[in-house]
Amino acid sequence: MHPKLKLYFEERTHISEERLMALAPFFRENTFRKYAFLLREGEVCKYNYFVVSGCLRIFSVNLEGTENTRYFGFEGKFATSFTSLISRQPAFESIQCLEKSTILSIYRDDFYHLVETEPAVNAIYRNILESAYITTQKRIYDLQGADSLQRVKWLLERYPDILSRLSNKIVASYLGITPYTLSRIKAKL
Amino acid sequence: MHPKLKLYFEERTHISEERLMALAPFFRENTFRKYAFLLREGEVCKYNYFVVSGCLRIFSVNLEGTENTRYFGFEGKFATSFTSLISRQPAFESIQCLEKSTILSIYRDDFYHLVETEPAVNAIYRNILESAYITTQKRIYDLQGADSLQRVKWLLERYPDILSRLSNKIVASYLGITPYTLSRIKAKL
DNA sequence: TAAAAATGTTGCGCTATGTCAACGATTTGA
DNA sequence: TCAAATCGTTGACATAGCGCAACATTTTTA
Repeated sequence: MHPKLKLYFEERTHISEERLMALAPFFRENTFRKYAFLLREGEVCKYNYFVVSGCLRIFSVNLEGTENTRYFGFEGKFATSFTSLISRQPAFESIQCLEKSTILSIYRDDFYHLVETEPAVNAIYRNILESAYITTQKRIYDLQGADSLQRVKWLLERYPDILSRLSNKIVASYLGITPYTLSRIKAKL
Repeated sequence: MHPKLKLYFEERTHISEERLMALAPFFRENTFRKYAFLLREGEVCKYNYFVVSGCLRIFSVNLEGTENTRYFGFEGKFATSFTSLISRQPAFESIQCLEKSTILSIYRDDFYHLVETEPAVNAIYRNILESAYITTQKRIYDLQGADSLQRVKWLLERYPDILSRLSNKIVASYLGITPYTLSRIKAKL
C-alpha cells in the first residue's frame, strides 16, 4: 500500500497492519498530466480518488458558462463526486488535475463493499463525510454575505498556499468572485 | 416510538420491529414555544433533534450582526449542529424554533453509541451525512454567483413552501440577500 | 384586546463589483 | 524553442443590490 495512503488510515482509525495490507489491491495507481479530466460533467462517477501528489479540483459550469470550483484535493486527500458516487446518477460536476498528479483510484463498488465490511473503512468514510460536511457548512457561513476582500482574507487564513500555488482564474472560481476583482485585491494586499 | 420517527427509520433502513422499539427509550419528547432556542452559539451541542411538528432553523450571526441561516428542519427531519456534536467544541451556530414545535431529543453519547453498535443507526447516520453533504454542495454550486432573482427562483423550485411559511427576514437570511431585496423581488413575481 | 414590537414595502442615493477592452506577461504544446 | 493560446493587470463604465428612512401592516404579548 502506498505510504501516503497508509498514513491517511493510521492517522484516522485503528487497523492491523495485516488488514490494512489487504486493502492495498483495491487501489490502482496512475499518473495524469496537467489539465487531465478524471470525470466529466454528465458521466457517472465510478471511482474514489486519493491524491498522492499534485492537485485536483472539482468544479461545475453554470448556464452562463461561469466555472464554479467547490473543492481542491491536494496531496494526502480523497476527492470524488460523492453526489454521483452515492446516487449512481450522472455528475453535475467535473474532476480535473490542476498539476501533473499521481492518483490512487478505488472502484465505487469495491469502496462501498469495504465501507460495509471493513470497520476501518466505514470509520474513514464517516470521517470523510463528517469533515466534508463541516467544511462546507463553514464555507457557507463564512462566505455568504462576505465581500470580495473578506473572501480573499478568508482564503489566506485558511489555505494560504492556494493563492500562490493556483492561478487567479481558478482561485476566483473557488471564491465566487471574478478574476478581475481578485487581481485588484491582490494588488492592494 | 413516535410514529414519525418509526417512519423515518423504515424509509431509510431495514430493522426489526423489536430492535426499533429498543431505540425508543433514547428519544425524549418535548414541546417548545415559538422562538425558543435549543442551542445558543458558544454552547456545546449535546443532542440530536428530530422534528415531529413545527420547524427549526440553524443560523449564525456574523461580526456585522447579520444573521445567516443554513438549514431549516421541518417535520420528519433531524437537525443538530453536527459540527459541534462531532467535535464536542462550542457551536458557532444557534438552533431556534420558528414555530411551536414538538421535538424528540437523543443525547449525543447515546446517539454515537448507537451509531457504533446498531447497524441501522449507523446506516441512518451515513444517510444523513450523505444527504447533508449533497444538499450543501448543491447549494454552493447553485447559489454562488447567482443574483437575487435566481436565488428566489431556486428556492421556489426546490422548497416552494418555505416562502409562504416563513417570514421574509428569515428567508432572506437563508438566501443571502436583504429582506428589502426579497420584498422587491416577491412584488415582481 | 390593545399597546408595543417586529416585519413588510418602497423611494433614494451610494458603492462594490461585474463587464468590456486593451495590452503585457506567462504558459503551453507542437 | 517558438508561435499561439491563455492568463493577469488595469482603466472606464454600468448596475445590482445594500443601507437608510419613513410609513404601513402584521404579529406578539401583557
